[in-house]
Amino acid sequence: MHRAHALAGQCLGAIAGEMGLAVPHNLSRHKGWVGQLLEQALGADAESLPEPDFRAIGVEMKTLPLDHNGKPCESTYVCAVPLDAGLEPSWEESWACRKLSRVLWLPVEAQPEIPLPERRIGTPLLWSPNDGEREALQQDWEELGEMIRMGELEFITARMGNVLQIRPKAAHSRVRCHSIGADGEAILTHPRGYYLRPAFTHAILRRHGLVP
Amino acid sequence: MHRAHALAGQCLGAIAGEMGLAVPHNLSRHKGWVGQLLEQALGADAESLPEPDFRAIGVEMKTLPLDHNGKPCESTYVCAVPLDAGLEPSWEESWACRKLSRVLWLPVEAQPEIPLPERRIGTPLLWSPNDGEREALQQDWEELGEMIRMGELEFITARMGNVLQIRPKAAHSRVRCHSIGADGEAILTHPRGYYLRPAFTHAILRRHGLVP
DNA sequence: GAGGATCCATGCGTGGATCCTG
DNA sequence: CAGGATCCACGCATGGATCCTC
Repeated sequence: MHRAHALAGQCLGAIAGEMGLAVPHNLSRHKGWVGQLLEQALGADAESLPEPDFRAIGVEMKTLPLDHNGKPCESTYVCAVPLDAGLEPSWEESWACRKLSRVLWLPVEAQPEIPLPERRIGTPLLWSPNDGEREALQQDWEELGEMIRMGELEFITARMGNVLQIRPKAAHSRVRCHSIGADGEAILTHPRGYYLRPAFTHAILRRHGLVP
Repeated sequence: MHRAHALAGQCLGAIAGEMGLAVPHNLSRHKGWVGQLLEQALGADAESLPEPDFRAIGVEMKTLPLDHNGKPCESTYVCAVPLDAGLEPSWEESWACRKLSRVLWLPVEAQPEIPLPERRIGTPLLWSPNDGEREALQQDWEELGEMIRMGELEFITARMGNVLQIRPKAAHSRVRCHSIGADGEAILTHPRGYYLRPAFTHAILRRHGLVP
């Protein structure tokens, strides 16, 4: 948290410069660049491993791109939706729950009109879900999981879920993975991920007084 | 086979040249180059996939580096040794057996004193194991598999097996993978592969009159 | 001579996310 | 606006094998 607070107010160009890294011209071909820069700046030790970013303290770091009103302008990827194995037994044991149990949010300016190097980091927030947030997440997770168990995966759209949604997550739409159909047969489908809706992350920031 | 016979007598430099590929100075940093060149030259369609090289006809292609006497100077990699899952039920259903059921052998000159571009391809051989070969393979496979089932994986050395042996197969010796120990507990061990001894592949070539 | 160690290519999955139309 | 599509990095596994010391 000390290191995270030290980043607050700094702009991406300055941070990258101190680390000897070049800033890409835009994010369209480097969508994960900001997240990877800040993970490295904070000394995350599990980059690209299926582990919390900061292993010893069980903390996930996530950037939160904010628009001019301080509202997250994108959803937040949580984890892949497990489609093959028998489904996860409970919310508490789910991959999504574990990912979201302790998150270090790093707000980052994301107005398109601000050049990437000049975008600033906001006040960091080490967050765990409160009771209401946990209930909302769990309810969405259970409803979506029930559909998957019923073999209704193909009918799930991003419109479902109040705070947690399921959307495609792949290099492109031709990618397929194995899953289980309604009759228990093997089927090919699109890889999907769980995402937090912007309204949900916005509410988190508001609850902690970090944005209007 | 028509295409394979057309390669016989040609040297690697000519084949690479026709394909517009550069010949590396030596193989030490390009150990698989000859195999990949010839797969491409023959139109294999499953490069780097866990499938037979020629999917439609179920054929594996393998180069066989020969010394000045026409004896294979290296062992032949077959497949990875499955260490995690429950072991394979039978030789007939094993990965190794399926890999070896139809192999297109391409002998290649491998004397170090011949520059890589000048090394020639020999007569191709489309081979399936005869009864004796099958029995020898199966016996080794069953003995090695029994040791793995007994949790004696760490005691297996490359000295075991008359025709089929188990040796390390990894980027380097620090690589570890998950396996099952003697008491059924999860352990970390080195990834290993099945290999055919040179004496075995030598006998195949001799049986078909391709080498002295 | 051969057992143990190593090297490159490529597909796939996870982890980091944002892009881009209707 | 946001659902569906897409982009890069990297670890790991498989597939192609040969290297390099005892």
